[in-house]
Amino acid sequence: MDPAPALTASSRALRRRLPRAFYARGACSLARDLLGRILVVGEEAGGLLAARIVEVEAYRGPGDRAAHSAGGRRTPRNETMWGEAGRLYVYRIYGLHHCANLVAARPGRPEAVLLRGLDPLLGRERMALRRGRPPGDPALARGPGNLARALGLDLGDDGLDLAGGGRLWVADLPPHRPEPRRRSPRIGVDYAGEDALRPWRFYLAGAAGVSGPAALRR
DNA sequence: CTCGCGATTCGCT
DNA sequence: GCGAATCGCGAGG
Repeated sequence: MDPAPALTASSRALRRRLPRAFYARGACSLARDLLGRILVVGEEAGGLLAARIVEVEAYRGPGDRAAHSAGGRRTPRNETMWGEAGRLYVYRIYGLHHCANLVAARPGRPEAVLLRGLDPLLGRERMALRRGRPPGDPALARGPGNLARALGLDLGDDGLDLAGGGRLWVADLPPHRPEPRRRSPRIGVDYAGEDALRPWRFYLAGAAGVSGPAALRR
């Protein structure tokens, strides 16, 4: 099954980006709606990378203890979360990986959606090169750290505007999700107490780019 | 200024 | 399943 028929034939469609209004809502709503949509990166040489979003997590404002904005925290690192919707929030984790989020909500609501898994559609070779893996690896963009590396995202991309002229955006195309949509608690947030149990992870069941233990990928 | 730790990944046991 | 890698953030003194 071809997950995105005719996409390779028409980069025109891929170049149309979703407007800021698409991002300006609660993180959970945005997260669900992002599933099955196409994330696009404009490469230096003018080519495009494209991948289908198959796993995301919602992080909600001050009341969510798992979020960087928990308790209303506003610091240099998470400043982008407090800015306008439709921007990219990138931070470094464990000193060696990066995580990429799409800023949601507004105004004054520091919410974001963490990108956790993609199925590569275009530019698989480029992603494989960045990852130091074979192009056939189904896990090229599986997991937030791997995803950021595959797309070449780092701290220099923090604040990038998806709805404006940034080099990354979500294509203005209908979502393609033949797989069932599922939800589960978020991964890696055990420190968040009761908020760790909130089912704010969303994924397409069985898609190749979904991360986590096998039980949480189906 | 010090110090604990993280929205992770990979390799080894 | 466990631990190392690796460093800036952010809370507290």
